Amino acid sequence: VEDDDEYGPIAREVGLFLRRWLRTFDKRADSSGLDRTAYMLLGRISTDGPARLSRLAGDMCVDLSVVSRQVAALEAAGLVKREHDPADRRASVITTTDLGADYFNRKREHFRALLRTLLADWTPAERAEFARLMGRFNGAMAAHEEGK
Amino acid sequence: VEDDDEYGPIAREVGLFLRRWLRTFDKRADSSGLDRTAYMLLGRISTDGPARLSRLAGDMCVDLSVVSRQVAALEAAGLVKREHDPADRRASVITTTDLGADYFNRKREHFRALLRTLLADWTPAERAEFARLMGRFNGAMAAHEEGK
DNA sequence: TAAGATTGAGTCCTCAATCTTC
DNA sequence: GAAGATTGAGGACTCAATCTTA
Repeated sequence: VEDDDEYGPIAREVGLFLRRWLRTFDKRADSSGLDRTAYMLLGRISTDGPARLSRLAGDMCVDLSVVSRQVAALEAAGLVKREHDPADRRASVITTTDLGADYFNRKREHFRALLRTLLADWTPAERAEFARLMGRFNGAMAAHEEGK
Repeated sequence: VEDDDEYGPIAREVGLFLRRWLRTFDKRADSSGLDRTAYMLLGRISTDGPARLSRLAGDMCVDLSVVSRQVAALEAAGLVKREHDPADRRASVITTTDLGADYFNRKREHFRALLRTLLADWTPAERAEFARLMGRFNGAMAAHEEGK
């Protein structure tokens, strides 16, 4: 029970982090009518390029059904367009429209501004270390999911 | 756009962290019939002692309506008991039962074991630094919420 | 009037079932 | 049969409305 001292704080802070993050960033749809999940999916498509839905689901680490509904919403809003893959008629390839790219860039600025405010008194080394440890944690969880 | 290099990875890793964490730990109810949220609320009551619902909601950083439903579920399962506050007839005070304490201790062991596996190749210094930075991030988000 | 608590409506996610195409 | 994708059911959370008591 000795290393409870080591893992206890991690468990507690992570739990709080999840709930606080969702409360801070997961605000209801803005005037544009789109929410956090739509923004994040649009970001994936904008930065990493077009992809089919199953690929997006894997990259975003969510269920395919979620991506299916999100893409339908983004498509209805005119932010992405869907093109049928001529080589595989089961699949669709999703691409951002110009409107979608503009929308994402505006949203990203608001997001980054909030992040800069929150981490204003951190040193660059701390910010880099936070991203690095977070990345290692993600890698460990991914490996655990594979190995299961 | 220069510090996109600094905040971009943070945004990306945190987004992935949230989704992966939920997939890894937010499994559907086990044989006991209770899920992650019930476990976390029970942990709060077990470790920090009895409290009324509004206090629990504040500590857990979720809406009061969520805690209200969670407490009702835990009470139905016999893991917590509710006592009316004699000094304030609006409020109830929630306490864990012996059954609830046992349940939480068993669950915590499973949780800690998974955490130990995931972070097995981290140094103690890295684990401590991760918890510390996470705590600072939480503090920054809490301050931002207050100041709004 | 404000605080403690409950309930109903709407949204996002997971899981399971289904359909189409490889 | 397996992979890409869609749809329906159920759970958890947010928000708003409501009720009771301080």
